[in-house]
Amino acid sequence: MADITEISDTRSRILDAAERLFMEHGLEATTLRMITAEAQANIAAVNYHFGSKEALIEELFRRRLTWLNEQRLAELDRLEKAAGDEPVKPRLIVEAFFGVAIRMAADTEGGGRNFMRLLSRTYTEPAAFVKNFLAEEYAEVLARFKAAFFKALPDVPKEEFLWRFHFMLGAMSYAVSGADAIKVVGEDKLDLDSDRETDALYARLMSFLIGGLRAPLPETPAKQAKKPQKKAA
Amino acid sequence: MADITEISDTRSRILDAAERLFMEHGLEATTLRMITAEAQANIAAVNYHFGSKEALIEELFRRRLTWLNEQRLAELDRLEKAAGDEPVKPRLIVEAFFGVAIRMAADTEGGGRNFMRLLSRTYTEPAAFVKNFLAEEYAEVLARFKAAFFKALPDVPKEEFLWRFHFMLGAMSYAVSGADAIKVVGEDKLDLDSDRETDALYARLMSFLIGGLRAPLPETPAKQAKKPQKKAA
DNA sequence: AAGGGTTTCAAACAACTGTTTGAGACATGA
DNA sequence: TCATGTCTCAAACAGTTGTTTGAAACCCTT
Repeated sequence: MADITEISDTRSRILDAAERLFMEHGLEATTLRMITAEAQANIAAVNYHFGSKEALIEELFRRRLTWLNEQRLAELDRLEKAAGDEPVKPRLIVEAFFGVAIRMAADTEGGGRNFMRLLSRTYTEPAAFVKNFLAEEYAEVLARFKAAFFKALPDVPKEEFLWRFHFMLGAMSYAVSGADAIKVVGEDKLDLDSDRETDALYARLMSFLIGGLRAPLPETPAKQAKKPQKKAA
Repeated sequence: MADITEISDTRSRILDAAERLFMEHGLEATTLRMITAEAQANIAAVNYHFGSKEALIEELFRRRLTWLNEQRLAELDRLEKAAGDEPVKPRLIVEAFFGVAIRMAADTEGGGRNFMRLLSRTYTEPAAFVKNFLAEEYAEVLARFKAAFFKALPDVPKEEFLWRFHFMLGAMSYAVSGADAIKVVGEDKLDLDSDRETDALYARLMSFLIGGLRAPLPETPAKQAKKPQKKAA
């Protein structure tokens, strides 16, 4: 009768509604009553289908995150196979990791955009169970990409690269939070929804990330004891 | 008797406790009872001294943010005076804006570090009153720095720069959230508390930011891929 | 038609939220 | 000493939170 994908209509309506509301109000500020109201379901449905609010959150992240990271790994596989024994070019690794995310953030109808913005904010979420869940969910893909980067950038100290990777994640996080947050910087709301703007954002972020990744290494700061002062007045 | 600065002991104890707890658990998840318990004050003290939880939050951000932005403006004044009619070099503007923040984040004893990490997370906070408050609080300093950047980077389209500024904020945000978040990327917890590590972080972030800011402009994506129209670099 | 497993529902649960109250403690100046 | 304004306190407030309950409705196979 029903599609196999459509296990439970209520279940996915709850997930969709929760995704939208979590991104709009945050995890804590979104109540189960708000979610079930928007999903046109009973309050008890959440605990029936998922067990608890925490479990709902984890399931919500899982269904998108596994797909996202599978895409990333597949892309990396492709690149490594094509490169043979040679290291993959850093730019291509960056595009594999961040490009998939940006492309997902471009999907406005399917909710991918909502999710990416939610995920970006959640990265710095203080709740312990979220932290642990994300760390576990990311473990494999991060290990693979780190290894690829190490191989591609033998001249960059590993610790230095880890920080730069961290910075890149921050830049991407703000990139996908996009139009809402940028009004703090620019007065005009930018239209992220159109395809053209998405392509522009992709190009902009990539330029910025590669520029940062390939920037000259800082002077080794272990030597100097005092804070770096202005060089010229 | 008491210092003039020490208007009310309870008042500042509450602010300090709130700052620490907000950063540890987030704005929503931190309750007034948690705050007053840590501050060894009565629950009613918050509403007596501040009026409401929202007012407490605003006051908490105000007391540090005004100082932070005053420092930034003073630094920019100094740079512009020294440069005369010439535009200030981009690197110096970046250091003025982000350097102050990183230095504040290095202050572990005075709570500056806690605050900067809290501020970084709050940037993408969905709560409307926080958004409006931050936008207002940042308006002047952002206008001044944007103008300085525009003058210093006449060849970079304004919209392009605004995005790069946005990306830079994201990188800094993740930089100061630091050791807790980086464990997602690197397995080793980095020691951000020592002076040496702070200097290293400063140098690392600056290299990355300048690298991203001065990266080659992306090929103009406004036109479709049909015509790879060359930009006037 | 009957049965059994799955899903929905209104209602209630205890615990917790920010806020208010009114009485009391405290300090200061006349 | 008394009066006055500032501050603290235990207690209660009304409202909301996530979760549970037990009965009803539904669906599908027998």
